[in-house]
Amino acid sequence: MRRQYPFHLIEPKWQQHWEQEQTFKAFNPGDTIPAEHPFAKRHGLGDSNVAAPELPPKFYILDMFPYPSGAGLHVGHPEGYTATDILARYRRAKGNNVLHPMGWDSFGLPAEQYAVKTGQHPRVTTEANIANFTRQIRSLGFSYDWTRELATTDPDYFKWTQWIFLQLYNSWFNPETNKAEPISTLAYPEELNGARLSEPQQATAGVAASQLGSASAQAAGCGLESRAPGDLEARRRHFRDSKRLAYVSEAPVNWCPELGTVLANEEVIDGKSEVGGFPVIRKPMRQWMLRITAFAERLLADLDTIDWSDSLKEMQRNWIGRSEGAEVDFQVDGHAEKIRVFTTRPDTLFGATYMVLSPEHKLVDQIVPDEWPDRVPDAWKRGVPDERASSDQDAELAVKRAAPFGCEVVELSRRSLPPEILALVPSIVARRYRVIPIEALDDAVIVAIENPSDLDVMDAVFVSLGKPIQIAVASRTEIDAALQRYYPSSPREAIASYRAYAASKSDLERTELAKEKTGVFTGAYAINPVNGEKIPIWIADYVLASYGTGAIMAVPAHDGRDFEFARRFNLPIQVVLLPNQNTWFSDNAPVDMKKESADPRFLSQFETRYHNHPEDFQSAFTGEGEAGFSKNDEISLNGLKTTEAKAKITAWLEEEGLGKRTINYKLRDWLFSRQRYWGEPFPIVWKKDTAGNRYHEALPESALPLLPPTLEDYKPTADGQPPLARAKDWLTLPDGSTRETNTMPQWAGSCWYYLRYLDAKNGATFVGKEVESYWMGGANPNSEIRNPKAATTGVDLYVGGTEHAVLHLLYARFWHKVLFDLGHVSTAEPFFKLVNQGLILGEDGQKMSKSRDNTVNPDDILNEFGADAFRLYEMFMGPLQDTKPWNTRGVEGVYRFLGRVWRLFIDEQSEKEYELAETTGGSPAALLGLIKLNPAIQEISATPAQLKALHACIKKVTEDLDGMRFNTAISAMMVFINEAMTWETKPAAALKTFLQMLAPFAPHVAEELWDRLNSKLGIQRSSLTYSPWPTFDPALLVEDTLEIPVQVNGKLRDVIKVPAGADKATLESAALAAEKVKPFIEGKSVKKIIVVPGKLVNIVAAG
RNA sequence: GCCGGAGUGGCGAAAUGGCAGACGCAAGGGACUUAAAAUCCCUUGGCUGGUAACGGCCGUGUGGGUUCGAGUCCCACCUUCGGCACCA
Repeated sequence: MRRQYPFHLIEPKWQQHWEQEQTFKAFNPGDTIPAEHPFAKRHGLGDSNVAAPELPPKFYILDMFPYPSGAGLHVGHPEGYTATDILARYRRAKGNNVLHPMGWDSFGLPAEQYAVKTGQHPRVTTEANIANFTRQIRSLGFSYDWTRELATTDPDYFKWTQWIFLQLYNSWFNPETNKAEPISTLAYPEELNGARLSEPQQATAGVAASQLGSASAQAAGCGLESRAPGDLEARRRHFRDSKRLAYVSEAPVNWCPELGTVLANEEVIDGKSEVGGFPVIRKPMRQWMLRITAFAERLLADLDTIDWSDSLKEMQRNWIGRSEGAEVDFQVDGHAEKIRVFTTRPDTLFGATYMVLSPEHKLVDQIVPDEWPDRVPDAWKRGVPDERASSDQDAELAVKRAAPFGCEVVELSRRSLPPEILALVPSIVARRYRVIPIEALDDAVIVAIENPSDLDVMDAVFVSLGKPIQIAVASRTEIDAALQRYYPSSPREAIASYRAYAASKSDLERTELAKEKTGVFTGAYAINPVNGEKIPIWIADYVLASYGTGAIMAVPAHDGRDFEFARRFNLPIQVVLLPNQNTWFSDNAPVDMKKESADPRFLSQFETRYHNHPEDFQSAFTGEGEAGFSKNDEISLNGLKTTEAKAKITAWLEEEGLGKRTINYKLRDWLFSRQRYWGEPFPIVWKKDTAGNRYHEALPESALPLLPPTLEDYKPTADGQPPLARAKDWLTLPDGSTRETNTMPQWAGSCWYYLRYLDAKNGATFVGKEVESYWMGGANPNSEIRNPKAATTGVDLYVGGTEHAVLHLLYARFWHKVLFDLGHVSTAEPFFKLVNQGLILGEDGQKMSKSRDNTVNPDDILNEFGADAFRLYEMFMGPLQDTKPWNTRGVEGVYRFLGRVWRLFIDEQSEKEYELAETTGGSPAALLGLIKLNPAIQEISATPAQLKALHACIKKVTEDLDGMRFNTAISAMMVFINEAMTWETKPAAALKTFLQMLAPFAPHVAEELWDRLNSKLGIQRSSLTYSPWPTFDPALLVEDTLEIPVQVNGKLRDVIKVPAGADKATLESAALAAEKVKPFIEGKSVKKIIVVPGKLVNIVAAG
């Protein structure tokens, strides 16, 4: 495309100018502002220290800083950056002191992987990438204050990341104050105060704590699980360490073998690593954790005080996953132990017909009997599914083939065979029927198909490979022998094999196989505390060790998962809740529902008797309704609605000491260590106490920053230690202690960078107090935007992608709250307003990717159309938050618009001369000098029509900027330019005002034309950046006559011209008299006339 | 499965419950030009009547509803994108 205007000369010119003038430098309280700086001129400041109250209202506008990848900028980056830049420039014009910084989230895996391959230090790679990103971002003309640039990999920066880690390490969460406090305020329990030194330490939470799985144990405050330390000091240390916000835990973690590191829950998507998509398995390892769970309630509640999109808040809420319910203790039959379960539906307690523990649950081994109890169905003994593969078509074929032989076709609970047997049985049979192996022959196998309705009658099927199915009858002895081989002979055996099965599965496999529930009976029974019923205790991997208490009461009638499990193993189903308001149950219900419900067929009986909607009972009813069959001698829930029933039963449980109201969160503590090189080393050393137990200690602040050692080889060590363990000299300190070899995850640096920008060069502290309080607005009287609920702002506007909705934003909020509690920052929340920019797709509407070959390189766009057109297009595509496809033709459109703006201001003849001169060369300044202003621009006053066009534009652009509707602001400017092109004479003042509005969007061309206009007008060069934003005069927008649409029965029929301010009667008669209205009301009676003055008339006619 | 968001011309999109499609792209026609590019002007939701001027009907995912009036509000459904996913 032909060049529309000399952006290639203009853009570098103004970028240099801004650089030299330091136009966008933001001034802190206490800074000396040079008198010649345009900010000082605008606000009458300068040459002396300016205190916070004298500065204009602050506006902190922040981009999510990028990871400087080797691929360079993609077109998605400038979308958010342009939006924030436009608003930053707009705010400067409005008179704010604007902070608009940029930096680099530069720790990360790619540089390390490159180092592993090539031996090149990650810092070298990182710096090269930063240089490239800097070049690209600078060429877009963003108004960043580059004096505040930072990189998370700078020792001057990560010194303070390590320092904040020490704050976490040296703090605990006080549940009384609901705040983080210095660890020194943590009181030792009595037994550690020297009173009874000889007694062993007690578990903190009695029965419940002792039975918890390890993940829950962390939540309960039991950190490092090592041998009970002997002496008082060691025991005190152990106690303290178990309470710190940063603690060590030996817990099953997400281990990614391909990446050679562990990952946080948040970094695991569908059982695969978020980076690279590699499989992730569960593996117990010693890891650093951050106690984010202690802040769950505040992280949730404070969402109400910030201005984020509902969807984003919802994502955070879901991630935190608060649920209210109750913990209930179930006595194990014949044992001293109780098992505590968590449920959100205590109202269905009477419907609990069995209990499930997670396979890892600590009590399993204590309660399991040596022998199977009497009359345990075989199906309960073997819950491990065997591999098989088939299709429904095959199953149908099997049914057809079986039919001629008189084989009764019954769909049974699905059950499979050991692989070696299965190999001999056509999968079609195995898939469709419950098949029990009896005997394997050379080329065939004898199996039994079990009829669930009568276990004593079995048909045996002889399956001849590749031949039709034939029926044979096996003897009872043969069948019994086969069953003995197939089913575990003791509960311990069954549990061991099930645990082996569950542990061998990665999370991914577990999800994939989740179609059918698995589990095994432990042989033990529990007593349902409300009705004394003996219910079987199972283990199954659909119960997670890490949530709640790791154990559930199963209410199959009213929980989908329990229902599925109950059907699978033929467990009893007790209905205690109905979905409507009718009273279906009375206390004297005529049938023994429970007994009958053990048979699935009962449900149909139930339906005909009690309910007309069988569909509700083909699955569990999990909604709210009315309780029934829920009564004992002391309490009855019958007839109560769910909410009431919950309250009543919970109160009763608490009274009886059987349970208590509880709140649970899905949120887990943050796994904070990585086995990598390119991250912040932990400022931690390990020592040994007198008993030989290892313990950790923090390095003093004076030891920061702790730099990573230089390595030759960046791979993990042969024995699986992190790369840092290779640096033997670094590893061991003179006193014999050794350094922590894990590093922090990439999220660490991005948790607080917005604070460092405020005071990026401060060597004494992570951010100066006065500076922090001015910019974050906690105590800033000049803060313009106030948060009505929290009365603080923090960052006024934060823009970035949704990919950080739960990770970065949750972590950063967590750190901020800790810093707030410890008095280091002045707001409870870091980011007052947050906007997610939408994804930019390829031209084909697919997500951009190299493999699709639909990527757009920003450098190409810049070269062909210039930065201003690029910026303008990114904003013109559609609403910032929307996902939208890229279209290079669209860039041409806005580029043409800028060309029209240029030609409006420029003398075409002189531009031809310039074009000619350019072919022979010359300095940019000389070439630009050849271009003259359009002679049609004159110092004349604008006509009313011109003023109206201008002020309509001011109104629209201003309102749209306040609402971040950049696309429609741009279209308003296009409308103005289209009209201004037709003006014969062009009033200079009006065009100047237009340039002011254009400047935030297309700053280079606006500055160039502004400069030319000023010299034409004989005005001294003035800063466009700090020139005041125009205001519109509503009086100029008022029309003399209005065109009012006239509808008949809601359909547009005519448009009438009336004087502005015409009253209802005038409008009414004018409408009735309108030419095109007449035929539509002729012969009809006018029932009603709706008149909206200044808007519309609607005549309602009938007949 | 659960929770959010979104469905409007050939495309990106506009529209405090009040003239649907602003603005831009693409397309078609014209002017300028030796020609092309660029630029400027005109047309452009669908169907349809009229030689024409100028009209009519339909139209915002589907089906209902509220209203004088619905793209906008309510109910049900469909499609799609994003998030979560055995969290008891």
